[in-house]
Amino acid sequence: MARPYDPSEIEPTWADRWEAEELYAAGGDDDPRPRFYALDMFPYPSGDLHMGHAEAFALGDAIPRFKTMQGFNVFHPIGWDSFGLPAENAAIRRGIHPKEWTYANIERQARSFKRYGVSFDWRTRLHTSDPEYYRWTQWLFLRLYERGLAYRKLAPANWCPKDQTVLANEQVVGGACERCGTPVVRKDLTQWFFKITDYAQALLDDMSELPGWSDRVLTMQRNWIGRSDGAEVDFEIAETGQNVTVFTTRPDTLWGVTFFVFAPEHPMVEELGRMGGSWDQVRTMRDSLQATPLTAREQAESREGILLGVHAVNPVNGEKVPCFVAPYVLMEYGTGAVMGVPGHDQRDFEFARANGLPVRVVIEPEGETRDPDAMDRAWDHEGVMVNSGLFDGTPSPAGIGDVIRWLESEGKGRAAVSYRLRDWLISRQRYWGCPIPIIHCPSCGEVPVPDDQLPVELPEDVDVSPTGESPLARDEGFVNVTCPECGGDAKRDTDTMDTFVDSSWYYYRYLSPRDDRQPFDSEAVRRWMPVGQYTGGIEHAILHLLYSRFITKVLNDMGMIPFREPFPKLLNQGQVILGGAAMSKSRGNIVEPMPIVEKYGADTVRLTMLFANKPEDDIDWADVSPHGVHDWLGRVWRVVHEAGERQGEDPVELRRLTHRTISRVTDMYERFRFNVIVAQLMSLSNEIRAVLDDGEPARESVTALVLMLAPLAPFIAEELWREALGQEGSVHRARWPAFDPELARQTTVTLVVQVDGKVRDRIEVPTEVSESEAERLARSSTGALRAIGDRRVVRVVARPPRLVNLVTG
RNA sequence: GCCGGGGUGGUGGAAUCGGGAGACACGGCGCCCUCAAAAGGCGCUGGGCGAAAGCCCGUGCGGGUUCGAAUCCCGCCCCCGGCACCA
Repeated sequence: MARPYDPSEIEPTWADRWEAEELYAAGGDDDPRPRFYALDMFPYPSGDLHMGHAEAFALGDAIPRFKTMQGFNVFHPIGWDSFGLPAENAAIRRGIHPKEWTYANIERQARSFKRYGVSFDWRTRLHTSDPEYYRWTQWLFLRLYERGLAYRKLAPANWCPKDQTVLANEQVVGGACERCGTPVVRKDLTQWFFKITDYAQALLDDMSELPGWSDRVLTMQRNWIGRSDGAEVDFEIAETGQNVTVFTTRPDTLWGVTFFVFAPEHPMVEELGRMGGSWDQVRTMRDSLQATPLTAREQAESREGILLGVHAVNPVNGEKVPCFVAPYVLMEYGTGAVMGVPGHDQRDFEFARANGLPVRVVIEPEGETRDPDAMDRAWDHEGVMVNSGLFDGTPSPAGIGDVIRWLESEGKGRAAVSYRLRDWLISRQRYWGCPIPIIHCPSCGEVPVPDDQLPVELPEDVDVSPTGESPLARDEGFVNVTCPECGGDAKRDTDTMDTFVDSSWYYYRYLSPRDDRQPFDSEAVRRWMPVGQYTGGIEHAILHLLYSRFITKVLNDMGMIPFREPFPKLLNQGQVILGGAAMSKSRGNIVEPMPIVEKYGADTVRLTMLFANKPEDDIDWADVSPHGVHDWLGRVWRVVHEAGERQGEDPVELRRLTHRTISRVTDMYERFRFNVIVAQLMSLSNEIRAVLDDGEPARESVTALVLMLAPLAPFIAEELWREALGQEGSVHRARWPAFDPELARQTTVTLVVQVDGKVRDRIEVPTEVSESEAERLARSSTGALRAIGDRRVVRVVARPPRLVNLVTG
């Protein structure tokens, strides 16, 4: 009788042995196996591992383990995204240094990962907060700077009053700071930006190279980039003859323009307001908007406007319409000025009604007539152009292109594209981040730090309490330098970079993390990349993935890498929630994985996650229980031990089932259907139990069972492989089981007999039963005879060997 | 409003192609083992009718195509994610 299944005994033992043996180290350059780069989104060290990690790394570990068994030379690295605000805030709260807090958490997570048994190649471990890493983040910044892709400008910024820092648009969620939930306000600062907008179209176009991405993530990125097709149209200010351009997606409605609106920040409004006598009012509006948070303004639905006192000339018909200044027009999108078409745009309609402006109908539904005075909202659907000169009668969708071509021929406008995507604001006025390698010299201006002076090291002895300027600005020794160009007194830039810069290139560095001559080894990148499979949370669907795609395109343009997409295949696992809600400290509903690992074992926690549902779906911890899979592992433990002691060949029916299971499970691994794999293995183990109870051997089957289980439950598989089955070497280096197609093939199947489409009988038939034989068997089955009664069969649909449908008259 | 995904038992979920709906589990009920409990094992478990054989209904709702629809088409309803004064 074997000892009972005790994960707390076997798991730590194997974890130590695997580490000592470097079992999961990738093969070297001379390894003949095909290479596979399995990448998990690297963790942020904000404490110990949480439930999300337990799920992510159960999935993210199953893939490289399966690939290794399939004969690939797998590289599965680990590192930490270790700069950033949470570390700094936690450090301030506890009165310790961010570095101390961060690295203590890293060590804690590293220990937990080892206890969880994740198959990392620890040799290439990296931390983005190590100088040997961020030196090359600075190098990357300088390359972008040289290419004009990193620049500084005064910009209205989202400012978190609590964290005392600027936030990217992406970090403002519902008007509040993504990190701490404080409402964001507006502040004008000189900020560093990366010019991701230069790549807006490439980021859209290259989505065709992402076959392994879900529609969900592709849609999120597409929405974020927000391409709109339309036209630029040139209007003229009647009083001055100045040109002013608008962007519109509806050039077919140009004949419906009854007013014209500038954004309050538009550069022309001061001059035009002074001329029209409205400047005092406009300035007041500007000032009040300056004090309003950006997000609050975006959510306002005011239709107030100030009459500027000048007129715009509609280029299609020469009409003069009044110009307004109104906050509903945004300077940041399009050209900062719009044509007002109240008949066909709901916002313009509301503005016209609020300001007593006429509504003109220029698109009508086919065969209908619209009375502008009777309209209670704009008609923004398709229709036929009316009151539009020579375009009358044109269907509006065709009219868009027709009008653009006409505008181009008349020199009054042109086709144009507008994107929602803005440049990436990377400046942070905080301490715990990568210093920006720029020196500001009174005589030379912005001077990049020469490559041979990198890294610009983050000083350690700094007061990190937030005041609104970077803590680095208070460190005289850091700030004061000599200018690398003229040798005069100069000052360092004191901002640090958004941590998304750090994480936009770490997967290149993994291949040569200690290289002190270059950011990454292009040869190694060529050999191993693009990444074979990227795994991580849906919360990174936009930011991290978009930035990584952008940086990859820049590196490609620099000739450093041969591809334009870093992650052709992406798996986004769902969240682990509790009782229908996200786990959070404020709700006090956090379940910690490591105590459950201690109680039931890592294998049980992994299987609980994998068996719950498909990887992309959220797991509600309230719906699942580790008990079930834990008990099953106990049954697996016993059947393998029992079968390991018996001699002889497995009964043929069990062999058939085993080979069929191998065939199915292999396919399911390729498709990440881990929940179905577990179900299949449960069925197989149930059948093995029955065979053993009949006193028959099952060694071949339990061997296959252990191999197929190994990527999902690595500890028990290893123990059973070596101890119960007496195999040489690790199960994790063993070859994936092959199946005999002849055995895997079903020899008999259940023929479903239908009468008029309803199941009336089931018969076991040989797989290769002929159509006529199937029909004969079906017709003579008792169930069919009873159902047919005295009716006549007028038609037979035979799909041997699975189904025969007898259709009666 | 626009874009994307989804809706299957008490619960989590199965069901490559248009061909057995509910695999595998959780939970529940009953039984075996046991002094007892735990652990383990066995059986039943979508709804309705029926003693049973079996019959009827059933994959959000309503239509349609088909010998046959969870799956395809049309029209709705609801849920989730993204974008949104974006012109």
